Amino acid sequence: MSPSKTPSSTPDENETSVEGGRRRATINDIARLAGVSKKTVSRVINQSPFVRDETRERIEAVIAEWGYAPDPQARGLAFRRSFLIGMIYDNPNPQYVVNMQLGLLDGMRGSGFELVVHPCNRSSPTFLTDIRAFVERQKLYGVVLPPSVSEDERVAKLLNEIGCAYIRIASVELDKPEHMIVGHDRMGGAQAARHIVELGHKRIAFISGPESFRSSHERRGGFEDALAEAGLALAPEDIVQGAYTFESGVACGDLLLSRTPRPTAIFCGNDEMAAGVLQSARKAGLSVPQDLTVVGFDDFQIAQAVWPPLTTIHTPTREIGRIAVEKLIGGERREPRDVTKMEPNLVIRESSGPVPA
Amino acid sequence: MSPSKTPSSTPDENETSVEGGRRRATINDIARLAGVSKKTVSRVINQSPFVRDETRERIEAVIAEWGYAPDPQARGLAFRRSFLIGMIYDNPNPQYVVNMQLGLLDGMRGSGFELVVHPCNRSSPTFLTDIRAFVERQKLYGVVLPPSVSEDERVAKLLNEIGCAYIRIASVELDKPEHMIVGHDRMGGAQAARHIVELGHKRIAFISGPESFRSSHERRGGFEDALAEAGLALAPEDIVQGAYTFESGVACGDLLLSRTPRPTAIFCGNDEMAAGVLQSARKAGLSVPQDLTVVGFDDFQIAQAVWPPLTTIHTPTREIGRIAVEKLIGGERREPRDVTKMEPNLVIRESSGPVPA
DNA sequence: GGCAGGATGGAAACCGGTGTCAATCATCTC
DNA sequence: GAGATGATTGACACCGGTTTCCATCCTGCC
Repeated sequence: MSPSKTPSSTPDENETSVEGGRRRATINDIARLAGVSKKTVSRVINQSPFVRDETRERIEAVIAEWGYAPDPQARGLAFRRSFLIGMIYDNPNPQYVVNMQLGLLDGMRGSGFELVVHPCNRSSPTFLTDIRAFVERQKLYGVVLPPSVSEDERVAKLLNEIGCAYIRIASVELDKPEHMIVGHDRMGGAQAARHIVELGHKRIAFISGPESFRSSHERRGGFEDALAEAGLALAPEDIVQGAYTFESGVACGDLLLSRTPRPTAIFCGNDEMAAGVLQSARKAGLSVPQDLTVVGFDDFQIAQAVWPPLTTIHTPTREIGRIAVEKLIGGERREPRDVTKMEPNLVIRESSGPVPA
Repeated sequence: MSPSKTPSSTPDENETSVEGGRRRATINDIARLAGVSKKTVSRVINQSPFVRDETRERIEAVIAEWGYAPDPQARGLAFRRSFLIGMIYDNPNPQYVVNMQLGLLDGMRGSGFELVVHPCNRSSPTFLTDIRAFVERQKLYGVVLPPSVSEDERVAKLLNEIGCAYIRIASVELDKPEHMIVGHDRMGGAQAARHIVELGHKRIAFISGPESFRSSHERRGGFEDALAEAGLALAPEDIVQGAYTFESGVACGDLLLSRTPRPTAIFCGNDEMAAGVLQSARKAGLSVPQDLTVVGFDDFQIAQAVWPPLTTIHTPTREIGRIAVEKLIGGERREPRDVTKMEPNLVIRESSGPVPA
């Protein structure tokens, strides 16, 4: 059940290194060397104001000389809290996951925190139990929730109960500002709509992401609103539901392109599905963008790896991650502010063009 | 520098939960409830044989009833080692990174260990210092090194010095068996070659990954060896160097397809570059596989998201990750064995076909 | 029945930090 | 110059486990 054995592979003994012999310094060592009590060293480490400058400098010198860094486990034990940030997610897109991780790491660089990843399955019967065990056992300092876990009120409630700080990254405001970062998918949808309208398209279709993702609704909502501003509207049959996957994009594309008359522009809930539509169009003998305009969402790697490269909505995922962690660990050094909003923006590539003659 | 503030956002106080009041049980609670000393409870947790069955059962019952789990920090402090596994990597491919993470998590599910991710940059001046600080501060239980960090002897040496267990995942045997998992890229290269030869191709080209990746050399080596068995050889100009990226695939494709006579088959060091070649072929007005056969390597998501879907070499990344962690934490319950080898295998899709008439 | 020796259980120290609270020190006030 | 006041500092317990060392309890054996 729990870790119980000593590690199997012990390192070479034959290769004694110069450094190897020097034991890691402890707070007691530093205290002795600086001629103070360990409590005072602790004060310096924790930036307590109640230390005379002269004393502080002396201790800091010793710390620097010995390259001392406090043991996070011991510190955590005393603090009743670890210095680990959890990322709990179920987003299936590798590009999103990696970008988010990089963003989180950006935000905690040099802070002494570490990132522990925890993929999960929202439909598992042990979903909440697993999260609870994870957070409580590791005494996580805080948790970042990207979509769609972020949209699960059970998770937010659980974390509130446990008393674990968290940040939800979502399309809309779901919680108190200090717990949220809003990605503003709605605005992205609107940007896509305006681009397509400007190109002169009238017969426009939309491939939605799964119902279970809030972003699906927001992207669609923003798209429809902006269309309405231009005096256009999506008929119900112009909206088909995909699953944010490549395959679903192909299927939805097949469906839409078999219609008569067929749409001249398709806005897809994400790039994966847009790539699927490109493939569907190819099968149908259509050229993009001459016969069909395709617009994606996310601007992940795949957007540039397909042909033609996708016009899409860029979402600053990594940046969002960075800011999320900063909110989590930065604490009171930032003044309270509104919900943090990160705006997407349109990237025009080659998959969109004027309406065919 | 180091975490020093209390968390900024405190959870709601107004929503008192039923569960919230019940303090987490400690080893002392369990000992008291079971009527034994905490040392005996500790023995049960650590599976010591020196506990009478009756006593053990009683203690286990109390543990189960209270859902007790020992505090990893306290335990780690006493063990002088944490229960964290580090993944130190510099592989730029999100699909690889995510698959590897999932594999590692598969292998540690239910073990009480957690995964801490640590991307790095091999050419950074603080590369080794960073790793050392990470491993030593967190007192990592073990580290998994995927390519190309796995191929860096400085890292292996450092970890040996520190005395941290590690597993290297690489194309070839670089270390003692217990420290290695070999991906056998050479075999994959050979499989690609045999497939291409069977289709009747003679004018064959190869796009290599970057020099700095061992897998580049192995994939190429296996490919050339199997070609040689069929009496074929790659001329130096048929080998061009890419960078494992989509863009480099486009560039290398442009170069190769502008030749006269041009190759009828191109084997690419990975799927990304193969996708790039597909795009290059499209620009050149060539149909795949009618005019050109393209074979990739890895079988990541992109292989199925492009058109036509790529014939490629599937590498069991997730499985490799699982086994790596099991070696790391499974320890002495596994008998010493040879270097673990994970074999790739050919997946035939639609990007390969018989040589054009 | 007495004794050697293995099986069990417990007290106390320790891992490396932090919280509490009292003691010490330097000024300041009158 | 004495007491007051607030800034500094340190002694000691504690976080939740493990290890060391020793006491006790059974056994089997003679």
